[in-house]
Amino acid sequence: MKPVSLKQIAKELGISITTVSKALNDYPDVSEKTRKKVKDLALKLDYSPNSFALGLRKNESKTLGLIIPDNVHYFFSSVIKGILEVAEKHDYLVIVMQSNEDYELEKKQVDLLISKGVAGILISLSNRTHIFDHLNKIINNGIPLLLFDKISKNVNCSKVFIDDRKSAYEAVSYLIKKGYKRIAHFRGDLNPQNSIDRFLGYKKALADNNIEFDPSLVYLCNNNSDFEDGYNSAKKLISDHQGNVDALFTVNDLLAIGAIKYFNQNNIKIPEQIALMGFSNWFMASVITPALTTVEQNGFEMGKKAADILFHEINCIRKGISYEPQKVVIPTELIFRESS
Amino acid sequence: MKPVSLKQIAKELGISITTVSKALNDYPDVSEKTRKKVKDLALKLDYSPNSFALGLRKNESKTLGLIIPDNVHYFFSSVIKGILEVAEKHDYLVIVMQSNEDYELEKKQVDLLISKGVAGILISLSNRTHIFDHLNKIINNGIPLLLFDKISKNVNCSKVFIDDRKSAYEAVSYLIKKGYKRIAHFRGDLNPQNSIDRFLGYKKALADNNIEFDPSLVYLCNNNSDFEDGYNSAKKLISDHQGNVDALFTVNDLLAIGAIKYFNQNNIKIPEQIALMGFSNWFMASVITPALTTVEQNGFEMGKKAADILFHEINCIRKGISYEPQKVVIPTELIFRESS
DNA sequence: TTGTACGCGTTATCAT
DNA sequence: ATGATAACGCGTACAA
Repeated sequence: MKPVSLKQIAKELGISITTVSKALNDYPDVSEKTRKKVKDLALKLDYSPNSFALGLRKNESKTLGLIIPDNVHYFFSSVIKGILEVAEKHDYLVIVMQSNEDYELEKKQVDLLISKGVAGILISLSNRTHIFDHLNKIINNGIPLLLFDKISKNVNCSKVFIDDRKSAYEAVSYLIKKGYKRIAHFRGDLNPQNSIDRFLGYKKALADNNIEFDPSLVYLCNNNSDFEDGYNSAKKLISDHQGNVDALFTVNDLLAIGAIKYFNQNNIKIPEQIALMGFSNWFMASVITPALTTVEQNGFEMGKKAADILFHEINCIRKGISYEPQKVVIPTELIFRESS
Repeated sequence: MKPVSLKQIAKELGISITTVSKALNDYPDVSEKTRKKVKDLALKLDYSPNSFALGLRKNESKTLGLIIPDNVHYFFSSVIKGILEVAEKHDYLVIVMQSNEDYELEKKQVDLLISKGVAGILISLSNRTHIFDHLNKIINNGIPLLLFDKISKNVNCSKVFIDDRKSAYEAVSYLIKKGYKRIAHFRGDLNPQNSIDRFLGYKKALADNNIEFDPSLVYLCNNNSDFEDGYNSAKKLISDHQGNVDALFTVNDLLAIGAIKYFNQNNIKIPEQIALMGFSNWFMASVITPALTTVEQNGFEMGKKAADILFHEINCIRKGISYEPQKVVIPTELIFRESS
């Protein structure tokens, strides 16, 4: 019922707790005979060290904290998977929390993680986080912090992210190279840097190819229901620019899929009448008809890289070495499919 | 840098550690004046109790363990969200692990969780788990265990799941009521109970409606790549039963979506030539064209209910009350869309 | 009202 | 080769 402790093993074997501890931790100054006795009994009793005592003694928890805005999300799920995989290899556990895009909650969760004594913290910021005291608190507590995907320039810590601007630029440039000239854009919320940067990449691609930027081709989608936003904006787009638009670049795949639904229903041929380019390469993008051309944003790799860096920093701290915050850009890639 | 302890507060105030502890924990036997002094300083220093010490002292961790086969999965993601939401309310943290359908890994993870001293454990079993010693070990350690979705009858603990057989029965009965008679089935792996039960529900619906069961209409899809399995099986289905099949019930939505892709590409009209019924109501089901009629399997509710029950049991243990394992069936619901 | 002493399980230091 | 002791931070029975 109650977990076995060193004490019980010592008692049963008639030796001291110290010796048991040494035997189990392979200290050289304990006889082979004793070591074997101890290890055998420990195995038999299924002993495992009490992690509270260990934590108290060594002040290390073998635990990471992870905060994301939303877990029910293909991209973030992939990131988590990458992080869990690396943590697993290091025999670390991961505490996962969802901020639900709520700044106050995020703050509270950070406090909880700090008080839990986690060895490191990974965060993808909520869209509503504009104050960073809670993040600096992490750093001031000597806990390595890593921001990924939704990052902030105002915090001095390691970051893993994609180059949204460049990726969007490449995506739109591809459309242009294919001959499309009237390219609409469904952009995301005005706040998050991602959505801003993708918009800027779109604009720059137009400019660099001498295509005049037409603000009426840009639609703001921020009702937090991407699929329907995509559907409705597609409808508006067609009624606004009937015949005078030949391509559409959306800030994420879901908007594109909503648009596809509308186009399919209204017999607007993809890509003949309008070409589509998404962003993120959600699983859905590959199974929809027509399959969606999009930008691969490798969440799994991002998760692995993020965890790798964090472990590097954790190790530095353990060894008392100082480290420099790193900024790593995860490469993206155009995925060519049927929609353009 | 280093977290503040009671000791420092005591020193700074020139009083004993005990008094500080009592003041912070609102013991009655400490003067108002002292209490205020202590609380003010604690707030100023941003004191928070060392959770290792607390865990060691009280042997409780305010932490749950959660093991799922795969996080990148709409259904499981939803379950996690439900669990996290309830845990949040109780001020509990959740350690999330992925077994990747690997029995050995699942076992190791259970050991880790036990040694971490988690207050309770939630598991959706891997498909390859047929030995249950590790689960009984949890119970023997006095830790509440709850199985959800992928459960086993051979473990004596609380369980939250859906009635796969009944749900499949209702789904197929609906198809029959609509007039379909030659109903094919894409079934899942032979092992997991879910896939067996859904198959049995399918058979029973046929039997109860005097439709002869035709084994040649059942296709085994177990290549772990549901979308392609669905696509390929649909192809086979058509070549095997051209014109002699009018509906298809798949063990999950992804198979159905693969089939839709094939039917769409080959101009086979849904539902005119073949009607489709999926299972799970993944997000994708609602956005695909045609939208997929399916069985809603409410993961979010399942997660919430699972966590509720677990917390009930954790409370019982804390109070020393005994409790009976519960079995809760989460209701499913037919979602009518365009595919049938 | 305040403080002393002990124990939770572990490991590091120092004696034996 | 082995063991006694202290310390990590906290809560609590008990003494003052």
